[in-house]
Amino acid sequence: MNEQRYNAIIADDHAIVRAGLKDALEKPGLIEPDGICVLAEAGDGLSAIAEVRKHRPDLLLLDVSMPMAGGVEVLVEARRWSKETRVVVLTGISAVGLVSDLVEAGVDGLFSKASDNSEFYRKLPGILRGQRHISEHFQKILEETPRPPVLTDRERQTLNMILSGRSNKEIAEGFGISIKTVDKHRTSLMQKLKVHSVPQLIARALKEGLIDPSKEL
Amino acid sequence: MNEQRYNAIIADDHAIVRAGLKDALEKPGLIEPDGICVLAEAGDGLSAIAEVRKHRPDLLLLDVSMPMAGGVEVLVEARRWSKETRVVVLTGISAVGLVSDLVEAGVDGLFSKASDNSEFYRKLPGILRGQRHISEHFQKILEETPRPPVLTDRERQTLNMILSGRSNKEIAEGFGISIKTVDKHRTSLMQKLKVHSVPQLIARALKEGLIDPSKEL
DNA sequence: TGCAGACTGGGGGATCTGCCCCATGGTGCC
DNA sequence: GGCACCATGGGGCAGATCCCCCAGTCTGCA
Repeated sequence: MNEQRYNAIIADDHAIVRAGLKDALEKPGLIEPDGICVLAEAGDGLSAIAEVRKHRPDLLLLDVSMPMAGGVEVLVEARRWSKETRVVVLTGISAVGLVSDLVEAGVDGLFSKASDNSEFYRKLPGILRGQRHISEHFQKILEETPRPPVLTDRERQTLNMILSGRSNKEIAEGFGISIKTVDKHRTSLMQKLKVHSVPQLIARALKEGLIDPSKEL
Repeated sequence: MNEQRYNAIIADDHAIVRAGLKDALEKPGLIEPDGICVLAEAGDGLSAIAEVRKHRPDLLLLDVSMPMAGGVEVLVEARRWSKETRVVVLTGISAVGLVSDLVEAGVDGLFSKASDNSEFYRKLPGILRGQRHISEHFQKILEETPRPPVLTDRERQTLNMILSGRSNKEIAEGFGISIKTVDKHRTSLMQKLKVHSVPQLIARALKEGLIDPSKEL
């Protein structure tokens, strides 16, 4: 079983988090008897993908909110280039949409940044050997929270335009379609999300994590 | 100079960040020759204040986005109970409003979570001995970014209502004033923020950090 | 082959917004 | 006292919204 040390890549936009994770992974006896070798670190989604392509590591430790590319995108891209890499996501966000997206995309491990680290330390060895573990915190969310409505492509695009402050007319010009069509998409959105105005739509979208709030900040 | 080891309290809502910071502070030679003694950790603003009252540490290492109470509130409360405690804030948010609030509240150190840790490690000893250091990244923001306009009380209240999805009519009913007055406040807000619609207003407010996005999530 | 669903587009109308006009009080400041 | 500023409230109006109605095309699926 111990024919070699496992190796890993850490991706998080905060240097302090990377340092903490690196320490924990490398420390002999904490997770693995000999520690886990950290091959590289990445501060944004694109370089995370690049590092995975280069090193094809046993493990990719991933944050969801990163510049350039976020959780799910990085996950599927990493899988494309390195099928054997186990992908474990650490996140501070508990929005249902994000969590279910990650689980459906086939993430191997999902842990909350807020909760205690011990669960993460305990489960990681099993994940490296092929098991899968979704933190109880997220399992509860997936069970309890009603699945948010499925948005079509155009609806999602429209929603993002609305969230960045565009009016119907501007969106119509941007997409090269009629105002009435944009109006239709917006109306469908509001029906699905059970709101009755743009301000409510925005408030709801932010709370549900239907869009990526990181890129705004 | 080395009559005793410095001690500190760490406040951050993410256990991994706390672990990383604890490691760095305690490691002899990295920041202090003998390391810094971590007296306690806190996962939210209220317990952070409680721990400061109990231990009156030399240093409070603080995150801005925490449950129960955020950066500036914790800072001023900590000062009230322990005037000698040096308060150093680590943040991932670069919104001008937040940064200038912290600086004006008299924070002793301000560093970005995203940037390299070495600056933090290098400057902390000086801060413990009475110096003050605002990361260049934030200094640049303070200089370059025009100070966001000063909002009146009613304007700020109105803004928060708008951001939580209320219409003019709902806000008027909530405040017990006329729709026209709400309209007036909203119009003033939009003039000050140089936008021309509620969606733009929300997008701008989120980007500028004029309001607290943490309580939404 | 049909059929559901997404995307497209238009008509119409009640309502709300965005922004101009106006006026009345209160407060703080020189 | 005058002046600036805030908060209050009203009239009015062009334009945008919210939400009905309608219909065509195209794609994927049973």
